[in-house]
Formats: sequence, structure tokens, C-alpha cells
Amino acid sequence: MGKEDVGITVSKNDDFSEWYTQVVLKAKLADYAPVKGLIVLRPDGYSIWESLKNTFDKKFAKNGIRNGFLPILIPESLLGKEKKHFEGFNPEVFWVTHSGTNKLGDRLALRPTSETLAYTMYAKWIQSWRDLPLKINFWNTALRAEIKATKPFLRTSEFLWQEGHTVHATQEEAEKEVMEILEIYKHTVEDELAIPVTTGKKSEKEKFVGAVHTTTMESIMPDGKALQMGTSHFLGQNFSKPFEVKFADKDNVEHFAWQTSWGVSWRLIGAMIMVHGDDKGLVLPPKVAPIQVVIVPIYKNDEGKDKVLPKVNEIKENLESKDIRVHVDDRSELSPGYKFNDWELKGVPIRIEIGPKDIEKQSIVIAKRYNLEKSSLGFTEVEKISVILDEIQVNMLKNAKEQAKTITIDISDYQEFKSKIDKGGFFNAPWCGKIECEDKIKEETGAEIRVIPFGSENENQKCIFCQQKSVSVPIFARGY
RNA sequence: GGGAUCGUAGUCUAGCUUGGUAUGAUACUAGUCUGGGGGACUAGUGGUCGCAGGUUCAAAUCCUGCCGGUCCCA
Repeated sequence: MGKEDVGITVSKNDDFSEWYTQVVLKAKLADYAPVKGLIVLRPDGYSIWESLKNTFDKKFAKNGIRNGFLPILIPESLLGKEKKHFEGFNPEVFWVTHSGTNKLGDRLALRPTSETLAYTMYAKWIQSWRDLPLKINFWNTALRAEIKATKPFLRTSEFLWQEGHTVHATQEEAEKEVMEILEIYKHTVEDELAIPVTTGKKSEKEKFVGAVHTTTMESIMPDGKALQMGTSHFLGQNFSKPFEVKFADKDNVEHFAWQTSWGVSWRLIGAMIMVHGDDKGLVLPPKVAPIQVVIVPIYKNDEGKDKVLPKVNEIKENLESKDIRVHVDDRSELSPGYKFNDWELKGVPIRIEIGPKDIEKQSIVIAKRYNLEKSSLGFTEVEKISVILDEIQVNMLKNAKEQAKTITIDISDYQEFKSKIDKGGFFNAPWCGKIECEDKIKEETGAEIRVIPFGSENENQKCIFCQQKSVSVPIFARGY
């Protein structure tokens, strides 16, 4: 492998798809498993997931949500209990048909999602209004067969996610929960991953099968395609009726409960790679970076080593005492230049260089990954690094917002829309609310309604397709 | 769902048309010199040529099926 093969060999602009795959593999976030459509998450990838998980757990807990765990197998009879829901998932369900050599009577599904199983249990656990609300979140994996067009983190047959399932006594309370979750999602993605999102509702056509309505957060990727970052569904009584999730109210009258479900997956990691990465590789937001600061010591001989290393360790301990995740790259067989490139490929937010010259000058060299800027910092100013990490986090979100803005387009002329769609982007286009127009637009342009942003209701414009009075201005885009 | 294309050491690759037991680079190991942006030299290690059948005296090479990767169109 020559110099040109160690790092990323294509430019993000020239071949986005290839670039993405190389970043995932070469930054060692994940690798392909022996079975088609499945990937193995490596420690650096899993660490990012764990970081997100920790943040979500804290926020969920504040909302009164606790974690539980569901088994992976669901009997066919249960899965089929809510008919629409079943039809929606059926093509991509993996089935277990045998135990050893014995054929099973009732096939078992590898969960594509757990509504049916969770609500079977909920029906047993809920009798009275005193049992409500019931709010449980499950960290697990879901399995949905992806036969073609698989992509690490974005389209895989098994993916890590969380699915939350709540039960409420009233519709209002359930709808409020849906929105609170969406807010948690939005803030977590923006604050931790530095990715701006647009929140709103899915159209009838695009909503979760089985939901009354689906709220979503969508982001635009640098190649102009939209990515669904997470959804929060209001299920109404669509599941509580077939699954008999009932409770006796204060007046002792039995009611079907109101439910929600919601989830985000490791797709968020894919989004982070796409939004922030560059031609040198991954760029990690400090908050989720497994290593936030890497120190590369530089010396020529033992004499230099004796001068440099004590300072390196001192700075390392100093930073660790401030809860900064630090790593010293003391590999002796590699040149400093190699290490610089290596850590840039892996996306570490800050690199510190300390060599004999720095010892003399009583300063260190700092290189920021996200903008590749180098500067120096006096020994006495080392504690500023935690502030710099915060600045990087903020600036990354700011940059991502600007990037998103440049590929978001207000449009009202259909011909113009058609001519521009191939380049990708978020298109804000007025719509009459009819599924016929939505279908036609998708058929002719490949673009679908990704999200009807909150507050985009608008009756003063004309539908971009049929020219009739608009009801809202959704975001149309081609998606992942 | 339809089509195309690829698979040889950790990685990239030559060889395949015209069958004769695999080429080079890099990585890896050891040593010496090096070290502030992908270092140099020397000596080594590493391969059931994706898998399974078939044709043949002989298969990386020809044939069939399967597995896996990638891309294009619906």
C-alpha cells in the first residue's frame, strides 16, 4: 500500500459514494461482515454510539422513561395482528422456520420493530389509569432484509437503534410525548453531532404504517440527498385496540390507551460522517469523539526523548484531570508525519505536537481537525483546550448549517424544479396536500416529501404540480 | 424488480484472451540510521488465486452454480 492508498483515495466532491465507504472502512469505524448487508461495528464506531446512547439515556430519564429489553423473536401470529403494519414490513422480514432440524409450527420473525411484542406485554401490565403513563425505551437491534443497495450505517439488514414505546391515558398527553421526544432528538443531534435538522410531519404517504401521524427530523447531506434522522410516531389507538391495551379510568370505565413509538438508529453515525468528513477522512465533533486530543511527541534521540516526554505526560495528566479524553501516540516505528495523517483520517478533533523546539519556546503546537488550522499555545495556557473543544463543537454546527443552507432552495416552478432535482438538495415547494400530486412528483422526479416542516402551513401559494391552492410548503428531496 | 461490473497475501495489483503451479508494490517482523506533514537501507514472514462442482494429463486461467462488494435504471 503506497502513500496514496493508506488514506482516502478519492475526493468527497468527485465520488461521494466511494469516499463515504472508504472513510467508514479506513477510519476503522466498521467493516463488512461475512453475510450480505451486515456490518461489524469496531471500537471507534461503537464508542460514538455509546456516547449518543449515554446522552439519550440521561434525557429519556428526565422525561420519566426507563430502559427495558425485548427478545428478538416475534411469533407470526403476533406480528400480523395489526394488519397494515404487517403488510408494511412483510417484504423485509427474516423468518426463523426451524429449531435444529425440527420445523416450527408458527414461524418466528426476527424483529423488524417491536410494537406488536411490546404491546402484547403492555396489555398484561396495564389495568388502571394508575399504571399510566407507561414509558419504556429499548436499546436493541432491528432486522430488515436489504437485498440491494446496502451501505454501512445507512442501509444494513441489521441495525443498532433504540425504540421507545409509551402508553398514555389521553390523546393530548400522547401527542405531547411525541413532540417532547422529537425535541430531545433534535437537540441531541444538533448539540452532540453538530448536524442541523428540520423537524415536522411526514405526509400520509410517507408516515409509519400503523401510525396516525409521524413526526420526523430530516437532514440534507452534502451530496444533496435527504436523510431521515429519526421519527416519533403518534399511534393513536391503532395498536391499543387489536392488542387490547386497556385501562380503567377514574370513573371505572374501560378505555383503549393512547400510544407513541419513536426511534433513532446508527444512521446518525452515517450522517455525521457525511456531513463533517473531508478529503483527509473523518472529522469528529468533540462531544462524541472517542479521543478528543491526541498528543504526538517529537524527538530525535534519547536526549530529546528525555526532554519531551515528561512534558507530554504532564500535559496529558493536566487534560485528563479536566475530563478530556487524551491519547499519547508514542509509537516509535512511525514518523510524526505519518501519525499526523493517521489521526486526521480518524478524525480526532485536536492534535498536539510537542518537540524539542516547543520545549525551548515553552509552548505547544495545536492543530484543529475541522479546519486544519495550526497554532501554538504557551505551556501556561494549556487549560484553554477545553474551551477550544467547545468552540470546535459550536463551529462545526455553524458550518454544517451554512452548508445545508447552500443546498436548500425555495421553488415554485415545476419545470425549474425538474431541471434542478438532479443536482440534489432540499426543495421548499408549495403543495396542495393531495397524494395524487405527491405521487406524480415522485414518479417524474424521484423526489418525495421528506418533511412538512412545522409552521410551513401556507394557503397563499399554488401547488407546484397542480397549481391549486396550497396547504403547506413541504421539503421535497431524493433520499437515502 | 431489471441490468452492468468486480473478487489473486492485511491492502492495491500483474498473470486470464492463447491452461503448465502466481508478478510487483506496500503493509507486517528483525536490525541500523532516522524523526516538525505519509522516511531510507538490509534481511525475512505471509497465498486452500471468494466458495463448490465440471472439463483436462494439468485450472488463477475454460464451463456451471453459489457467496460477497460496487455502480446504473425502475
